[in-house]
Amino acid sequence: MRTALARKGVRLTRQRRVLLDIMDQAEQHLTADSILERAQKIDPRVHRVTVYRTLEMLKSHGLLDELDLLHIHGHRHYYESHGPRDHIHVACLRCGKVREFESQLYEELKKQISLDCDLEITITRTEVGGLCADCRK
Amino acid sequence: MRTALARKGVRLTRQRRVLLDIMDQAEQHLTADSILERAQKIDPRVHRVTVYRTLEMLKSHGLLDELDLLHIHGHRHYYESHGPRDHIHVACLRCGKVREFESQLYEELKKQISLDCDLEITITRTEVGGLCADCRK
DNA sequence: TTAAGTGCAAATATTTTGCTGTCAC
DNA sequence: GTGACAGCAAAATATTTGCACTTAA
Repeated sequence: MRTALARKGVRLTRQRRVLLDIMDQAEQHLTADSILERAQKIDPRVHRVTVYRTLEMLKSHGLLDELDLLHIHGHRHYYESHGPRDHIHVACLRCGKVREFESQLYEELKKQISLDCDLEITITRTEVGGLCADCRK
Repeated sequence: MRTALARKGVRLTRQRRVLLDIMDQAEQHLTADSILERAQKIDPRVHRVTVYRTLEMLKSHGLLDELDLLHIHGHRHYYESHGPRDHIHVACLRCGKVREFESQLYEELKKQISLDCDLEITITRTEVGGLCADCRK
């Protein structure tokens, strides 16, 4: 993400370095709160407000996706860095497990939307909820 | 929605009657706040808490969908009654216009997810954002 | 040097909860 | 009659803003 930001002329501060590393290395979806927590373990001087402002900045540059995972766990938001390919979030509403899913069909659907609605697509978000095999037993 | 609720043994109160009518007749996506506003025009005794509790109840019965429309306008949520068919919300990030889109491809995608992830799907939500033709000019 | 970025405190927005009284069935 | 529901006040949660100070480029 660093190089992408540098190209856009965004200043790389100490705080942003910490936050970018966290987002790049995240192995799961993080909330603003858990991002702050991780950041403060690395550098206690990172402020909560800076987390919000940085997330907002990354979102506006399309480097970060914001999810709410169908509000399984209340109304908080989750963040993940925007990888090269879009994926769908598939969640079990009972156990809360979330899985990522990619599909050629999804790519085609987006193409269809873009053509039919005459829209130049910049963000997409698909979240699917239901009962997983284990929870149906 | 009334008959659907009666079948489930949910009590029909004065307040719920008002709220159900509003949701049934809504020609657009409403926020909790605008639902309250409309309700109080009909019956000023409807309380904000009741709006939240009723929305929650309708959601849990699958009669209502909750959207956030990609947070175009901050972090509020939008509600719409769940029609017979799923649709995708397509929004322009500049002018804020939201359009609904149905597609056979979407139905196939859901089928694929259900099979591949072994998930019994109960909710789906797809939101697509970009620049519409007018805003690209 | 200087404009962009940060920290702090406080405000704002949104939703939830405990408790008591009320009403649909 | 009674258990589900509503109203109220207050708490909890989540996010944003104004302003003065700091720092990357």
